[in-house]
Amino acid sequence: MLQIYNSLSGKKEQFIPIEPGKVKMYVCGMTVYDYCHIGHARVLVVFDVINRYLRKLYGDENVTYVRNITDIDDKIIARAIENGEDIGTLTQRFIEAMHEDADALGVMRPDIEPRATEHMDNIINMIQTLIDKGMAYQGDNGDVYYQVSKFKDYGKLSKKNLEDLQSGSRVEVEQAKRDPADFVLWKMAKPGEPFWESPWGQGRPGWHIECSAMSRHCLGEHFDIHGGGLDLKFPHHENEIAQSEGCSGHKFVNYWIHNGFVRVDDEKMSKSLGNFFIIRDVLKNYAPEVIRYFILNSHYRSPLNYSDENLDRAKASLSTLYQSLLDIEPIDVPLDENSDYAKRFFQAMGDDFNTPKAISVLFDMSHELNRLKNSDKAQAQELAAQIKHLAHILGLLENDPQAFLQSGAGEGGLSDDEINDLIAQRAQAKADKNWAESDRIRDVLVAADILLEDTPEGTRWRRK
RNA sequence: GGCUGGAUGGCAGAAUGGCUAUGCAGCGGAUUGCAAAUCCGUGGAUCUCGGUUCGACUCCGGGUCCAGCCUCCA
Repeated sequence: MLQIYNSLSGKKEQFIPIEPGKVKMYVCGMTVYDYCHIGHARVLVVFDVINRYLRKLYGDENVTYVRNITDIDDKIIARAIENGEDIGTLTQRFIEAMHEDADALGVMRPDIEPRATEHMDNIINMIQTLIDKGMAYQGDNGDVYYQVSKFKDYGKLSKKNLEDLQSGSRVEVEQAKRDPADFVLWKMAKPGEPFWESPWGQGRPGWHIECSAMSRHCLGEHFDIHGGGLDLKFPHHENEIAQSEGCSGHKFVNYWIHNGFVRVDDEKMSKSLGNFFIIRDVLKNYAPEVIRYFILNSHYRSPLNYSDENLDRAKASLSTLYQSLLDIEPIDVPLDENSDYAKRFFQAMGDDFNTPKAISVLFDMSHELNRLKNSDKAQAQELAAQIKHLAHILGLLENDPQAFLQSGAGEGGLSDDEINDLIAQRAQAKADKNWAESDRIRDVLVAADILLEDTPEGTRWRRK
């Protein structure tokens, strides 16, 4: 049982795949001209969890997850010129960087990762079909436009209508367009710009048609789920619908999923506002799973406020979970899907991917594990295994507990050796019952954000 | 101006027509040389005004405030 909030209807709907037992999902990926920021991290992680959960329900081999790469675009061209760099070199560099960031965050690779430049034939064919059907035209400037008025359902996703769009238009209208709402499918190359040959002249595709062509090629004319950030709903996804349905004459996508924004000080994090944080910079101070936890601890459709305080809180919460897994070796058993915990977890996930609620189940398990550790070791090991199985669906608790708790050595901080050295000195002071000295050493460590725990087996430490 | 979504305890963040969210922080107790971790217990919230109802935070209507889209954006 899976309910998904469908942006198209504005309601939660039961998920029913087109082909029973198989799921096809397409998510709009990055335009590769710069490093990914936390807003991108949210899309990556949110749809990674959706992908993981779908695979859990339907089986790995029955889910096809496509996430595209936009590797030709005005911004890419501008950046390449700015850098005095070849476009292919630029995009390749940032594709690699994106993969590094995604891998670091524990994001599973999509099954297919199409690149716009590798689908020029499909793009051109699709544009030609639209022209043949009278839904697109070539303007006086040579550019090819989609004629929005020819698609009666235009606006059905974003709940806009053409009159509103026209009256609210904020940009100067391109003369070659018949209607201000028309959008470009094929753009003529200016001198010096990269181009592909086409029936309309040398040029490059518009952004929207790329996704229509790539999704059709990878998943067919009609598939189950299409996702992306909320900012793509209009015009990008609206235009995709117009193109794909205009071309095929039938429905394009059954379920549209949009994740909410990451905000900074109650404002959307974005390139244009300049208030963005790059994933790789944040990773210098926080473990990857802390970022994942931070993202998954709120519902994917809610706004998410980025701040150090919130990341610190995420780290403290995640540490609590890891703390319970310390000193307990999970046994090798499969997930028990009939346990109350698993049922609650799946119920939460099945209700429009309610990850915060699913995480709360993990905490309930963690508390029971702490109790069990002192009473029933065997049961504790079993429960630890179950926690890890469920957390794995969220991509959490994948590290060794001690390694996680001791991670985060920042620049200028104490090294592990220095810490162990101080702990040894303190152990001697403790043995001598020199409490003043042992407390002094502990204060030194605390000042360096190193927390100590004395256990019957000796002193343990972790980084705050 | 048009459209969309939101407003929950100190903070973060779920759920729900009557029944403990959860986490971080706080408080009391157990434990500890003292701490930490852990366990047991505990205080604290539903923007505002009306309406429907035996009962609403939850449903309906008005208001206020916030965010987003209408241009590139995850």
